[in-house]
Amino acid sequence: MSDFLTTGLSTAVQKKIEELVLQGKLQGGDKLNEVELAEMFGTSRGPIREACKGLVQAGLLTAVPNRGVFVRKMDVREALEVYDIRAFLDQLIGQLAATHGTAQQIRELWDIHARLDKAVRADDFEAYYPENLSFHEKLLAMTGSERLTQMYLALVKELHLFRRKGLIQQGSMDVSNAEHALILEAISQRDPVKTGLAMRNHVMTAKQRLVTAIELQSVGEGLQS
Amino acid sequence: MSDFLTTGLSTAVQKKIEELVLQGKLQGGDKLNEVELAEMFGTSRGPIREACKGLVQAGLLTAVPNRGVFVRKMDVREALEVYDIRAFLDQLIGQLAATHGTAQQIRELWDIHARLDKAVRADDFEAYYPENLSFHEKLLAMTGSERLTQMYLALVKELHLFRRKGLIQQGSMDVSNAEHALILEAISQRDPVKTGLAMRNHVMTAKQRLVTAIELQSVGEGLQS
DNA sequence: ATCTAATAAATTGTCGACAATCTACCACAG
DNA sequence: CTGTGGTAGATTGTCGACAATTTATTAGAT
Repeated sequence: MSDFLTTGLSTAVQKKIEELVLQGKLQGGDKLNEVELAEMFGTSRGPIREACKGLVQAGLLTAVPNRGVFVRKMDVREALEVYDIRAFLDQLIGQLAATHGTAQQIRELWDIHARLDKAVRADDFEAYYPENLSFHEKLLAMTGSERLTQMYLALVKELHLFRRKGLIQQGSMDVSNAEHALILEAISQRDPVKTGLAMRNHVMTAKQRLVTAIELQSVGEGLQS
Repeated sequence: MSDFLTTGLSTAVQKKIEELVLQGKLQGGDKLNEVELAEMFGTSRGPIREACKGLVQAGLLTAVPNRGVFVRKMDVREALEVYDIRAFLDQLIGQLAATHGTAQQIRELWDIHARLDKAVRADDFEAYYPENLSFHEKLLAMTGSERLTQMYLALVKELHLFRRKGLIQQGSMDVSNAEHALILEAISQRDPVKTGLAMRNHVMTAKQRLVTAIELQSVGEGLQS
């Protein structure tokens, strides 16, 4: 609740609730109780309702008239749809990054890639994960497009709603970082088209990994029942 | 205010305010007065504030703490950024439409295209405009992707904020509909890649027309001053 | 006359209370 | 025992009022 001065109370509350959702403390389908949240944050229900309205618009919550707001439930189908969208936005990100990125920024990407490679060799996912985020955030910064950045981050948040993260995260740090290398190579050559395609491919393979992981899990469940 | 029963008062108000913005009755930079709007819609300020919060999240308004909400101002740079994003989303739309569209839907696209062609030959923009919207909405429906549809429509709305619509609309119905023909050809062949590229190209040429129109206008203004 | 400071008006931010609606529980008939 | 109806409790929806902040106005000094 620190940035309450700069952005207003309802926005601060909105971020807090968003955190709860992204951390999974509020799971898909859970109902949000206004008075409960109001007491939790020490405010009245007004700002809580405004915050929820914002999160509904952002796609993290869903509202049912006269019944309240719920954490959005994302099924496999929707998750795959989001992956497709992300893939094409990433293609654009790649094109713009290769066009507008500075030499300094490209160097920093190589640095991150080196750290990622180190994590891969150590098979250290805990180290890999944050660096991977840095990699993609850096690319976003290189686009210079405010709107694209906002939209992309919103999609990433949305994917957190798909709670079988084990499926998403598990696997193939080595493959993933090999794809990073291809992206970096293309961007270093200042080839927007090649960079874009490498980025899109990067997401599509991640999507494909998810699909196969889900199929495997389904088979497993099928055997159990 | 008819769907107040189904979606709640604040949502109905949100749509009303959105209309005001999209119709240009509220122009970029205009300040929204809460009590004024409350009286206009016959409600208290609570629902108004919630509606505004939603529209801020949607990108149509901007909020300044303790000073109120304003209609978002979109400059040329931002408009071009949105065009880029739209182009890549359209590519995805094309791929999905070519993959999942039914034969019936494709026939309906050809029907719309025929009416567009008629409007072109009559040089009748008033007839062209709504049919053009239908064409793209039909393609959206063919994707079967809820999220993509929502995201795309949000971008289209956002572009309405760029108030020099004359620049956007004017021009080249014939070129535009020739591109539609290419899209339809590809989609009839059930070629997702080709369809996607045709769609992306369709948006990028529109963007290019906007760029040249702006340059022309700038030159004109330069001579006047 | 212009700039600054103080004050008044207007506007936003927040809250508590009441009305409308939904949910859970219990009594009762079949 | 099961299903139905009704009542009590809980929750959302809306409102009007007050506090905090900004904006406009006015008075005064240079």
